Amino acid sequence: MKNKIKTIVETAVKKAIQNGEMPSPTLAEVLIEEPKVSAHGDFSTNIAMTMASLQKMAPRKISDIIIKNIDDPGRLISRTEIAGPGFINFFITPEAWHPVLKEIHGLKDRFGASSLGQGKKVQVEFVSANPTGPLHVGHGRGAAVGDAVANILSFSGYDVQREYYINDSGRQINTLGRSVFLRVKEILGEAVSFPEECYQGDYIKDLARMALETRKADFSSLAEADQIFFCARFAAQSILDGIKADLDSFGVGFDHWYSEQGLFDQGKVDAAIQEFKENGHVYEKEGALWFNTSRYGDEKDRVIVRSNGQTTYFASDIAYHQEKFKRGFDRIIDVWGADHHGYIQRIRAAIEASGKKSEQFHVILIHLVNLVRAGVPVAMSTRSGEFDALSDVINEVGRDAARFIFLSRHYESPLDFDLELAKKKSNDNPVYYVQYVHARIESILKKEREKYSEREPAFDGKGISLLIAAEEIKLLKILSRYPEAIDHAAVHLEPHRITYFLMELSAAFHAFYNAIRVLSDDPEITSARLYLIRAVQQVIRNGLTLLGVSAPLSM
RNA sequence: GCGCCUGUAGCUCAGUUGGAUAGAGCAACGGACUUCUAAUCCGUAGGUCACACGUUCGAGUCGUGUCAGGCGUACCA
Repeated sequence: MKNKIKTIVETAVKKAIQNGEMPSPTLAEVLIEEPKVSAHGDFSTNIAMTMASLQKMAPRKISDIIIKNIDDPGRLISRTEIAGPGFINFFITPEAWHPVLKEIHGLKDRFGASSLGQGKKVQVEFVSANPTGPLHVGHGRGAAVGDAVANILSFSGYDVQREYYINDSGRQINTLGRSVFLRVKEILGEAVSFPEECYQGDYIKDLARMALETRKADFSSLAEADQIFFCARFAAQSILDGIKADLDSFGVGFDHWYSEQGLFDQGKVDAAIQEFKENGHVYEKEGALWFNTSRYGDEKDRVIVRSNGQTTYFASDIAYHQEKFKRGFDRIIDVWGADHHGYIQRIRAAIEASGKKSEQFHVILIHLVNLVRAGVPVAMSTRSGEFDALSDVINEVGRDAARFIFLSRHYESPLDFDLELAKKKSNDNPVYYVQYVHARIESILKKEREKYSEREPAFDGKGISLLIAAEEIKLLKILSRYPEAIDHAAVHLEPHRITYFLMELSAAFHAFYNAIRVLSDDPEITSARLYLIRAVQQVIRNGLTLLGVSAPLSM
């Protein structure tokens, strides 16, 4: 609808210029917006103001000329007015909103899809938690956002791949191995001092028991280094299995799991370093190898090979991001915790030094999640670190509530996750507010099937035109905005826009439900309203699906 | 010190690439179920958009500075 109005205005402007009613032939971009107050119409444009200086005419005069030149063959506009400094307000006829229903019924679960991405290959890398401990709520937020962003981009015409990068190499894995190894020795009755830098959680003791169980026969006969190595491999693998299980129960899947160790095994890290050497991006200082990131806007240069000969995490990340582009992606999206924001500049530097454009790389920073219970912060145990485990939260509040709440804020806003509120089955809890619409509609449809017939409500132009109540028109207006909401969510990579859209649509439906009865003795209006609520149900389901939340048939 | 993020109603937050009178939910107060699910709806009240300048027809939105909070500033990951 918005685009139709835009075309009408553009045509009118061109016509006015042709007629010589406006002196300058230069066109300004036409911006159509939806006024906040309904007294200002369904749409308005500021075109007269933006053209005022160009045309050297008063804005209201320009508005006057444009309105005179408007052609409206589809009879969409019931009236126009000039308001304020020169806005043109458009009031749409009720009938003009009806066709959106046919569109929704025609496209079904593809309603809102677009070709925005033109089939470009995009990779969304998210979660990527180190396999050194279980996922916590912060990872959950990243998982919900990453998954939803991937869904939205895919729905908007991108060719999307979801990837999890496994940090299964380097010091932290050694530390993990040593932590488990020490707990094994404890189990075997040896007195050990457990260092501060080792992983403290109780899950380490569980892993130690399991590790010992698997190698009971010959564990003691191994050399200490081999024992640690075994513990590291065993622990990393079983933690990773746990992470996969958690993600699975959260409904999050990946197309690809990419191993950091694999980068080393295939010589990709060395190759990247070699390439940077040849291209003069690195230099030696104090025995270490430095990458000249400050040339690309970083505050200082960064080490990629330490003086002891070991590569840094940054080195594998350079190789990894080069590899992403080599695999043919046009766009790379990384979802990180906000505490890694200092890392963005140097990765960007690496990408530019590798000959790619920094616009091809985007980082979504997920801000902190504070777990609270009825408003009181949940004390995080420094000892076990397990009180904020994602699996506990999912078990307690359910997957749908957790996902919806994670997506109910902009991800750059800190989130208070209230366990009590998430469990509440009331209007305090937005997820049920939206799901309830879907279930409520299903309940009406069920009633209709039982009471009347098995036939589907058919499209009936005559019946549709009976939908003229304010609550019905309101629903139609919101429904027609859905594709635009998806577009914005895709362009800005912001799933919460869909969450808010669904809340607004749900509010309008509940208001409609309370004001207007769907099933009545009048078959024509009943059919039209069934047609309307099925469309609402479809859009609710579409939106929830993009967010990774289920759409229940009954509640 | 420097960098990034945040600051909007009592609370939690939206605010569509700068638009007209800044919105929603919760909490508060007053109403609505013999009718398709009250997990709902309707109404009332609530604001110096942290602060100050600037850019322009027009600023919650853009720029500069100040204040407050969070995070980051390793040859850690």
